[in-house]
Amino acid sequence: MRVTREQFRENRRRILEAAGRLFREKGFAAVTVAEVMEAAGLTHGGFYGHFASKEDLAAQALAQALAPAPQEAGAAPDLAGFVAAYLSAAHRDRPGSGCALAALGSEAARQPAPVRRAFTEGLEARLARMQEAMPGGDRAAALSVLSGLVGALVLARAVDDPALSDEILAAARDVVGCP
Amino acid sequence: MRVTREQFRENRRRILEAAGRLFREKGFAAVTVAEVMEAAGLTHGGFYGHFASKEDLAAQALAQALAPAPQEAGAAPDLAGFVAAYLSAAHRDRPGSGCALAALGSEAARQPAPVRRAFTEGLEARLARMQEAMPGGDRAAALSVLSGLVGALVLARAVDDPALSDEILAAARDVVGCP
DNA sequence: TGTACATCAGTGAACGCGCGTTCACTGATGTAC
DNA sequence: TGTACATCAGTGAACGCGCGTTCACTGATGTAC
Repeated sequence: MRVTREQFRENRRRILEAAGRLFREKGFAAVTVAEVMEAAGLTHGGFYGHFASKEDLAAQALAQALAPAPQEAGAAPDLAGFVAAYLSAAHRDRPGSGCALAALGSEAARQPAPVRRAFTEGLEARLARMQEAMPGGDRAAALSVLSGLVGALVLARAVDDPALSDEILAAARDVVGCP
Repeated sequence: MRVTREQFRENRRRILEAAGRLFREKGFAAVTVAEVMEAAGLTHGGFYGHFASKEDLAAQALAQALAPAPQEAGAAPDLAGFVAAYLSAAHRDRPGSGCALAALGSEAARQPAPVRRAFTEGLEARLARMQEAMPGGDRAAALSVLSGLVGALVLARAVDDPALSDEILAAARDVVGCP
């Protein structure tokens, strides 16, 4: 059942979108190719017409997940607002649409080269935007704030005590203005 | 080939030790039961005489990996020294013997209940020790410092650019005295 | 514009493979006397 | 202390199962005329 070229591109987009969400929700290892294809409304056999391997999909899905959303591409970065949103309970509770650095951070270190490349490029893009928002364009300050955000979100998600989880987010929120 | 009761306990200890190292190096999903048993000098079939399941092993190995080392149990916590060691290249490059919060953080959020429980208890123990070392015993400050440490280590490990990795560690080092 | 045919995106069954787990067996340990 | 036997930690083959990947096939699309 051949489809139009436009539909082909649309299917590819849907696969990447589903993969980006699933990888962030469940991690690279726990997501299967069949699961991604089903979430995209297709059957698993067609996967290799779009991507060379699961690893290839992971790299491309991560790159897309880390790319700045179109609506924020030109917007002036607002550090305080960004931090508040990043450390919100809503972000913590919806990893599938949230920051991939936090969702996949400790797993990314063990992935094959293309995946780590996408992670690094995504981090650099995010860093550049935060740097613009820092007083004096302080890159080191932007890096340490980013580390604090990612660490707080990782820990807030891992912990099984809701009160402690909220406390982690609140503590990071209070401190971020400091450096 | 039955072994002495003491040897049995020793074997169990070795399994937990190997598992703690391997899980931190490769993540929960990528480590196999057979691999752990081989690293402990045993064959895989005997595993279930020691643990109920791989999940059970993960929870117990994580608990042990996060428990404070005996030699630091009573020592006075030295915040600056701790931070320097935590953010060192040596710690980054040897996850197997390093902090399990950073090595397994984003994966821990998706693990079954006993694993998350062990993670939470380990974090609380680490937090309590850091709180003692904070001026005024400030718990929120200890939490945000811990978040910053974990986030920096996670990102420094995930990134594929050595210079950027060093930069992440350095930036976090410079900032930690602040709050 | 219509028609005939080549192309190829998607389907679903199948293939290897490795994993967690089970189990019959072995033989040294621990114990009852 | 010595002996006979029950116990049980460890072994290694085997079992299901699910995964990534392949492949023959289908039928709608795109194109040459």
